[in-house]
This record gives sequence, C-alpha cells and structure tokens, in this order.
Amino acid sequence: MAEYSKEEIKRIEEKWKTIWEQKQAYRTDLDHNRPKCYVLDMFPYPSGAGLHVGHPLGYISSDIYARYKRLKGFNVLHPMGFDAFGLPAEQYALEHGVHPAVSTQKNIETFKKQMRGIGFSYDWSREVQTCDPSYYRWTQWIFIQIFDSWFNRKKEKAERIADLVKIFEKEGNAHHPFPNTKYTLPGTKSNVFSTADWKSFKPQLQQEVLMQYRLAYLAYTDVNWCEALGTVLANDEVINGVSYRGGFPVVKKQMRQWSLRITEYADRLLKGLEEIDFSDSMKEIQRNWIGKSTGARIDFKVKSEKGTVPSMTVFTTRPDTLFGVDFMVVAPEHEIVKEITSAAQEEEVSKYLTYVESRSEVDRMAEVKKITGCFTGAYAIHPFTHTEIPIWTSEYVLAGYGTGAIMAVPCGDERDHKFAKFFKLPITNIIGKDYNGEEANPSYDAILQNSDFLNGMVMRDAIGVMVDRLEQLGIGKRQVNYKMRDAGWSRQRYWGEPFPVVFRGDMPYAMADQDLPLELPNTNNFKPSGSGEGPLANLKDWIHFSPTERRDSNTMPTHAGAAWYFLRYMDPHNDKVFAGREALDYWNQVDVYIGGSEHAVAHLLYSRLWVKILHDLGYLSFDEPFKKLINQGKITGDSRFVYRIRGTNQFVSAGLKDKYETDPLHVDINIVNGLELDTDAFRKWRPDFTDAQFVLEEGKYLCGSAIEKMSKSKYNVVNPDDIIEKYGADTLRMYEMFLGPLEQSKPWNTNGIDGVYKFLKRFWNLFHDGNGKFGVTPDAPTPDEHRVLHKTLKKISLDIENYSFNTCVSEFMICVNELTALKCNKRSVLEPLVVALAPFAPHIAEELWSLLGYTEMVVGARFPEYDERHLQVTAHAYPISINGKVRATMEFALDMPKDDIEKMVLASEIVKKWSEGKPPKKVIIVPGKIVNVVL
RNA sequence: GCCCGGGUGGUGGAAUUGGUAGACACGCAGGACUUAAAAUCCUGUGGCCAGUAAUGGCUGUACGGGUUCAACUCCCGUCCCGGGUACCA
Repeated sequence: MAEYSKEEIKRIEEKWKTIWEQKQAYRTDLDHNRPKCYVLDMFPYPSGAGLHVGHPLGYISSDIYARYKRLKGFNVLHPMGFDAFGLPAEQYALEHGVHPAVSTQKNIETFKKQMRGIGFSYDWSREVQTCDPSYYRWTQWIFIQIFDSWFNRKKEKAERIADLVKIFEKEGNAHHPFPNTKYTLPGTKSNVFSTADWKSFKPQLQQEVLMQYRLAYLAYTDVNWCEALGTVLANDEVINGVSYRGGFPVVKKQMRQWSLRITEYADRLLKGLEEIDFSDSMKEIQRNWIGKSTGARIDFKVKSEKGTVPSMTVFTTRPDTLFGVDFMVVAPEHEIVKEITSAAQEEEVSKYLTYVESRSEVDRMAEVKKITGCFTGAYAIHPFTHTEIPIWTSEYVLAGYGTGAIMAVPCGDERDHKFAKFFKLPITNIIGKDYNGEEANPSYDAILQNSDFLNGMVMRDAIGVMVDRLEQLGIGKRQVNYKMRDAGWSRQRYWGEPFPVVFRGDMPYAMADQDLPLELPNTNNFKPSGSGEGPLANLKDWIHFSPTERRDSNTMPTHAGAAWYFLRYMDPHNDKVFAGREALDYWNQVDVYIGGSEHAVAHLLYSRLWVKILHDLGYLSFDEPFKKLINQGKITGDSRFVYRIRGTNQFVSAGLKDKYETDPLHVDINIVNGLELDTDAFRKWRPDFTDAQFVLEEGKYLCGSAIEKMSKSKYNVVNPDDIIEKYGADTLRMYEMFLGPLEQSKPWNTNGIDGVYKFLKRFWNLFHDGNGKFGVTPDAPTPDEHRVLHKTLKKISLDIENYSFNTCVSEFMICVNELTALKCNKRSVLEPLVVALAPFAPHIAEELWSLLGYTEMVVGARFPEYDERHLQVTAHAYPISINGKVRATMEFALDMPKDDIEKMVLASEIVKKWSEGKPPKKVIIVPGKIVNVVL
C-alpha cells in the first residue's frame, strides 16, 4: 500500500536524504565542458534560536533555482556556510560562561540538522565557517593585501605600497597628495614633500606617511563609543544615536582604530551599480549611502580683529547663488572659530562651544529642528562685491562633511532661511518673484537677478559659468564630495579575527604569510577592559609576546569574514592561496545572490569593495561580486492575544474585551486555530493558567491578532521542523513559495497549507490506481494531454527564470487538476512532469522517478523542453486598424495554432471581408494585440 | 520633510506588461460516499438587479480627473500603507 500518507512521506523523505548524502549527489567540481551557474544564499549567523520559517524562504528559492539550473545542464555551485564570528555568541559567553567556540559549534549543528530536514541541495563539502582558523587565515591574508596597498587616483585603482615608495623616491608626493586634505607632516604646516624630503625622513616617519595612503590604516578617529556594550560601533550599527543592538546611548570618542579607506572607491562603487542587477530600491539605498554631490570649493578672504587668517574655504553645490550669500557658517569644531572670534564675542562664543560639547549624539538627533548658533565677530569678504559677510558658527554645519564651513544663501536653502529668520538676519533675494519671502526656494530653474555677471541666466546654467570664473581667478575649484565615511574596522571584542600585524614602537607591520593564521588565543575572560580596549587586552602574554613587539588587542568586525566568503566556496580547502585562480576564473561572479535587504549597505558594500581591491591587485578577473541580487521579503509573525481581566484569572473573548478592564497577553500561536483559542490547551500551556476562566462569545474564545516580528517572547514563532513533522519537507517548500511573491514581506500563517499538501497527494495519485498500486500506461498522449503538458512546462520554466515561484506552484495545481479530469496516467505525460516538479518537491520526485524504473536519480535528469506546436492559442477580437486608422470592429474567438503563416491567412481573411475585397499588402497579427494592416 | 515601493473579493494572491479582471489556493455554502465523523470527490462563490430556469443586465482593481477603440496597467491630482534616509550645504 503506497498512499501519500504521513508515514509514507517520512519514509520517502528520509530515504532520499540518506541516498543524497551517501552518493554525494550535490557535489560539484570544475567542469569546463558545461556552463556554470553560481547560486548563493547569504550565509546565516548561527544564532541560538535556530531556524524559523522566515529563514528558509530565501534558501528554498535559491535551492529551486539551483536544482532547476542543474536539470537544465548547468554546472551549479550552490554552497552553504556560517558567518560564525559575532557579538551574540560573546554576550552569551558573558552571561552563561559558555565559550563562544562551543556555543557556536552547537548552534551550527542545530542549523545544519534543520537545513537537512528541508532537503537542500547544498554541496556541504564546500562548507565554510568564518571562525575556523583555516578560513580566517585568508581573511587575515586579504587584510594584509589591503594594508599593503594604496589607491592611485590617477589610475583609479589600488596598487602596492612598494610602488608608492618608488614614486616618492622619484618625485615626492606632488602628484599624489594625501587622501586626507587636512593632514600635515608632523612639525610643519605642509602637506607636500619632495624626493629629498622623503629620503631625509626617518623610517618611523616614512611609515607614518605611508599610513596616510594605505587602504587599511590606523588613525585616531571619532568613533561611536557605546559605554554599555563596551565597544565601538560602525556607522551602520548606530540607529538614531543609539546602538542597533540593545538601544544603548552612543557617544563620540577618539581612539586609534583600523579603518578601510572605502571613500577612495566611492565613485567606482557608484559606477559599478550600473552594470549589476540589483533592485531599484537596493541601488537607491547604496547611492544614498555613498551620497555623491558635485559642486565647488570657494575661498573667501577673512577679516578678523587678529587678522591672522587669510581665507576660509566652503563647499557648495550651488555656486550659482554666490551673490545671494548673506552670512557664513562654520562648524563649532572647526579650528578657525577660535582664530577669528573677536574680543567682544569671546564670551558668547565660548559659552556656545561649551553648550555644543555638552550635547550628546542622542540630543542632537532628537532636536534636529532646534536652531542654535553664535556670531564670531569676524567677516568674510565677498570675492566679487567685496562686501563684508558675517561669520557665524552653528551645529547645523557638520565638521566632517565638505570643509566644515558653508556660505549661507537663505533665499535658496531652507536651513539657511530658518537660521536667518531665527536670528533676524537680512535676506538677499536673487530670484525675484520666485522667492516669496516666507520660505526658501531651492529651484534650479529660476532666473537670476541681483547677481552681477550672472543676471538673466537660468540657475542651472549659471553653475558652470560661475565655477569657470572662480577657477580663472584661482579662488575656487570644481569638487565632488561624498557622504560616505571610511569604514571603522576595529572592534573591542573577543570573538573575531585578530589583526595580523605586530607593532614595533607605534607602527604596525604586516605579519609574514607563513606566520598566518594569527590564531585567536583561548581564554575564558571575555570582559571588555572598559577603557576602550577589547578582551584580548587582558591576555598580557599574548599582547606582549616579545620584549620589543606587541599585538593589536582589537579584532575585526563580522563584515570581514563575510566580505569574501563567496570566493572561498570556489576552492574551500586550498591551503596555498585564498582560492585557486582556475576555480576563481571558472566560477567567476555569483550569478544569483539571495538574501535579506537589511544587508544593503554594510555587507554588500564591503563585499563589493574587497572584490574591487582584489581585482585591482590582480587576484580576480572580475570586479563586481554579484551579478544579480534578490531580496526575499521578511516573513513576519502573526501574533495572538488573550485578554485577562485585570486582577483576575478570567479571560475575555476579543469581541467583548471593551466591556472590561483588560490586559492583553501574547498567547502561543500553536494553541490557537485561526482566531479560536483551544481553551483546554491554554489551561495546560502554563501552570498559572490551570484554573483560567473564560468569557466566551457564541461559544468560542476568539483571540486578538497583530502582525509583528517573529520572536520567542511573542510566542508567534513557527518552527519549520513542526511543519515538516506534520506535512513533510516537500509541502513546506512548496507552501513557502505559494505564500506570495518572493520579494514581498508577508505574515506567516498556515491557512493554505492543506491546499499544497492536497496537491502533492493528487500528484502522487496520478501515478497510482485507486488501491494505491503504482502503474502508468505506455500510451501516446492525446492532443489535450499534450497541450496540458507543454503549457505547464512552458509556464514553469519561464516563471523559474523570472524567480516567480508562487505562480509556478499554481501552475502545477492547474496541471494536476486538468490531468485528473482527463484521467491521464500515461508515462509519456507524467514522466516529464516529475522532472519539472523535482526542483520544488525533490523527495517525492525522486521516489516517483525510481518507481518509474530509473536507477539514476532525478537529480541527473534533463529538464524537459516544451514544444510550441502543442500549444493552442486563443485569439480575441479587437478593433482592426487599417493604415493606422481604426476602420471597424469585429469579434472572433478561436483556437489558433500559434504559427505565423496561419496567422497571416487568418488575418487576411478577416481583412478581406472588411476592406471590400481589397487584399492587404502587409498584416501583422499578434494574438491579444491590435491587428495592424497596411493596404 | 525627502527618495523608493505598494493599494485588486471574506483571505493569500493571478492577469501574457495596454487586450474577456479575480487564475490557483484558503475559507464559506450545498451535495455524494459513511451508522457517524474524519478523509476524499463534485457543484457554487466580487457586488447589485431581473428571471422558475438555462441565462441576461448593470457595476466593480484606494479616491477624483484625463489619454485610448480598449486602462488594475499610461498621465495629472488626492488619501492611505510599507521600506530607506535624516541638518551632507
């Protein structure tokens, strides 16, 4: 008896999982005779909670795609691994005393077990774990390559530091100025040096200079210091001034940190977006993050009491508005403030600076709209009108962007306008009626007035004219600015990659290749030192491993291991290089990358950066890692609530809750059916509910509901294991796809899962008679059966190529409905369908395939091609236009073979009737479209 | 505030990208089988109206306009929902 029952499903699924493992069915090797396809999932962080139904959504889609591509004859790389370093394991260690290595391994085992249950086709022989020394050895190695390179702006690519040294020896740094324009050589005010200077520098100073160019560099930088976590956070880990994890306050602190000079790549990261297939919103997020703006730097002479400052420089995107400047604003942190403040304003300015310093990041974030500022007593001289423009300082100008100083044009900029109104400063109007006196108009299209040589010009056109003039006079220059900052790369944590450097004196030196990996020392002391140093600082012997040398006490962020793991998959066991060149060239770019949109800025940008650097240094033939990115939507939880009457153990049904004073409580989703609570189960759920009383409506207890994030504390987590236990993995896979479009977020519910289960059962039954006996007939298909088969094959293959898996499932259901109605049990029809179903429901497909008599697995089969000749197209009646003009309308509806000649014949017949016997010269007819006829 | 998405039956969602809106599934209702229930199968199911009926008519894709022979799809305006971002000059 072979019925598609719970027991049979279990037997089948376990059987095939075991066979796949024994035969290593999904093992992949280089094969130059077949086209390759690299299908990648974002590898998970193995959290203690295990997988929930949201995780597999992306994994299932990528698995379907990978399996499909295999059946289409591609050599598919479809690996999985673990992003195993990270803060949660370390915090767990602090709380429970379990070493991160131990808890991480345990979690990974759980993840793998759960993944096995779903029946993924991963090549587990290629698994990587970022915390494995044989892996992070190469993370460290790549870091050294980055440390050992600089960005040649002339060639727009990374080169070796050794090449830079050669340049310095030949010509100093005249053609390659310091990336940081504010940097000056120690003891001087200069930022240029000659060959002779370079040769006179002591080795220590040479290293210091080189550090200014390195793509991974050490510098005192303002970092986001989180006291509560005892660590520094990256910009993208700070949300609204508090830590993304825990929501603790974050303040600025100066620390000597590693950074990656990602800003040098801003333009290439931006340009690269044009050639890769990411969603519009994803590209937009990255563009915003990079934040490119073009404009000009403009120098202003300064008149102060002390007369010491010859000029100040501002950045503006609107040089066309130069004649509308009414005041200047510099950031409070700007060093010029102290130099130009007049005696009369001294007290007020210092009071204001104290106030600004006292304001935490959170305060500033919370009160963005608050207008504060102070006059410095100094004036800038307008380069054309030579009028005196008052210089103010205000926190609305940021020290870290542009030059930290702006020219304020209140009639065109909203913030400048508000500032002017608040401090009652006069406003110059340069755009006539386009400025209403009430609010700024940031238009580019107004006609300029009051603007000397720009009068009468459209603002947009005036920009270039003004910049040209400024450049001629040598008081301004075209300039591009980016919002993006260099990426902080140090973490004061234990559970991460140690930096592969040794310090001699103050300077770090890269470790030699043969000394890698620098292994993370084993310890049980994970407490941060609190002063800003990480737990590794507690290991004095490790830090000071020799009398003259010491190690870095920081570790790298989790982004490091994740920035290149997709390369390691290509050649995971290589101990000579991070991945062999042949494998890198063969597997090349990731063809499809599926994962959550939350990694839009951090992970995806760092991966793109590392690949670009490795490409520049000659290690890779491609410079974008991911050809196509798909963001699967989040699966949210669907929570249920019960309402307890305050102070009692009585619970009121949702419809009646307003009649009482109640408190809502989350209730376990698993003891609620739809909205109806299983009251017996509820009493058993928790001891304090044993004697719960219920106020029912219409004999039922109905729960309240809300869509929320899935989390343990909300009792709305659905574990895929439970679904598999009840319906099997094939049903879970197909149901998750059936839920809706892949990229759309949706709440999890099991409302329709029976429909999918029934579908599989009916599919199974097509191969069996009423008594559960397997049997198919050898007959040839009827035209109807042909049509059903080829229609389905066409739709399925097209939809998979478009990642539209939900419509695939529907198409399968239609197919089974139609074949059931036709009572079709022919091998010629059913066999191709087994192969088509295999990507979605691999277990049942394998079983049916073997029942059909194949000894080789369906894994190795070929996806059936559809044949257009078996498809019937229904044409509809539409107006027919003759010579582009609509002449008449006629209805026809018929099944028409989709064949061009017949279409022509048909169309000409129709037209013949209408155009009074005149035969058409040219007829274009597309089913479902306007029929165009040229007479 | 600004920038992207999106709004279709009781529900999840289809619609060849301008061509019969609501496929498929859930739910619901009715029926068959059964002593009964479960399971399974069949029929119906956007709304309103007419008819004993087969059927026919009107209306309908957030709202208001427009383009078109034809609009869920394109254009203009309005209202909601989701995501990103936040003094970046």
